[in-house]
Amino acid sequence: MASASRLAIDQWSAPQQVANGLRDLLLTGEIPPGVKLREVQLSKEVGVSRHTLRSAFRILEAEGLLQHSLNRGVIVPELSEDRIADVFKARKALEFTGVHSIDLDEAGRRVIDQMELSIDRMLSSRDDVELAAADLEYHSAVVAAVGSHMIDELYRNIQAQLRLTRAWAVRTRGDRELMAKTHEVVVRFLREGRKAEAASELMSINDVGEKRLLTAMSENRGTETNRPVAWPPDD
Amino acid sequence: MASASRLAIDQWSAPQQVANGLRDLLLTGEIPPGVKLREVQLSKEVGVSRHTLRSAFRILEAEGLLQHSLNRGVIVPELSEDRIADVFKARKALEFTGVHSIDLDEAGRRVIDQMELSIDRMLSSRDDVELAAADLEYHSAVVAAVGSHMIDELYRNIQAQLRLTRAWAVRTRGDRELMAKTHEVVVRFLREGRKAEAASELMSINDVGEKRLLTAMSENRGTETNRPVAWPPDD
DNA sequence: TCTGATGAAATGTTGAACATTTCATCCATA
DNA sequence: TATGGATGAAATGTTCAACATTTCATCAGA
Repeated sequence: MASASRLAIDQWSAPQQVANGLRDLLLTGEIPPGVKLREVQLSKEVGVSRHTLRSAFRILEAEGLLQHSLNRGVIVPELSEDRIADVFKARKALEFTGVHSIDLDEAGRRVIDQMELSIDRMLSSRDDVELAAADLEYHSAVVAAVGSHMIDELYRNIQAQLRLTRAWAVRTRGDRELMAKTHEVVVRFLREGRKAEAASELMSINDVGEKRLLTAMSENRGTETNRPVAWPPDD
Repeated sequence: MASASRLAIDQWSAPQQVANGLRDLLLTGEIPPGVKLREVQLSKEVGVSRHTLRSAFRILEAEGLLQHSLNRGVIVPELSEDRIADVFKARKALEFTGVHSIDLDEAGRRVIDQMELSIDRMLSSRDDVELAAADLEYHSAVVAAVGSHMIDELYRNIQAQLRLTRAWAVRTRGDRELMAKTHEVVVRFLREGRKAEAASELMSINDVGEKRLLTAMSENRGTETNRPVAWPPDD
């Protein structure tokens, strides 16, 4: 966006680049949960050495996007219900504290305006992907109100981990309007400075999301192979 | 504590072990901020290959205990005021949400009891190290009330990063009683279910801590060399 | 059916080599 | 004196090849 930021040259190491590429495949579901990533095979595929690939694994592991066991390699984690509960607790915790740090000063109003803008995007979204993006934008704005990079980073990781779930994409299918409406309620409360009510509303949005995700997952349960599968496939 | 947990054998990879060792040196201040860690020299010292050491670096980097620049190696980060502000914002955010998730049910009472117990430890502490440990225990208990591993982990990293500061140890010198008193106020509010007041009190404890840390740092400012120093020293 | 031996395959770790980058030093120039 | 490149040593980034150790599937035998 800003053309002057061309000065900020940041180079990417090979492991970083590989991690970026893999992250993409993971978040789009191209490499689904349960898959085992083999070093020799994959490193040949990607065109880097085994070390570089292992380095990339470490990066994604730190983000919670890969699961590593000693001598057993890495797999794409299949989120258990316990883990999902944990993730949502963390998500709610961050959003809770985010909402409560939105005051009615200038900074706070900027946050609220951004939330409103995200709601508009929800309504004008043309597919589930856009809808999910607007949703993410909204919730991220809330958390960003805390004003801490560390918090922002954790929240990004949380969101990324949720996207690993195959059911995540389907979660919000077909209720653009309802979604916008519930999210709008939070904004209205915030504009009146009623943080507690805003928070409570936001928490219930989360609870609904969690329940939907869990049911969506249990519906897909039959489709999934439970044993780790090799990647890349043999063709 | 539980003797049955001997079954849970977890093995440590070489990089993990090295990271553990280095973490210790970092948190005790034996390797102070500003120091540059050289791969060849240090790997020989530790007795592992360069690869393994680099792997260990990555682990500590993810914890915020080392700072890595491409082609420039790793250094022990010297926390800037901005960074300290960020860390404290994160810390406050987590403690805020922690306090608000302490209900007056059984789980909540357990948390409060733990906090009280930590206060006792503050009072009976014989040196600054014990005092700091009790303080950490208290605040950790608050955050643990959220019930999320991810949150707990972030909080651990936050605390670790603060300990990197040389001034951190000196921060609380000589006011055991005052410290216990202010922390006790939070507990009393919590026992009455007055979360908002408890939170506000806890936030101000944090603000005081931050201010003290900043002043302690600026007092030490003259002592420090600003340029990165090699590690290990030449002897 | 269960158990344990067996061996292939995968991961963990090392060492050496080479490419690239950084950094301090020195020198020429204004 | 200060500035601005060249220069080269040292450090990091990456690869390759090898070997140790562990896992895992298979299978023979009780």
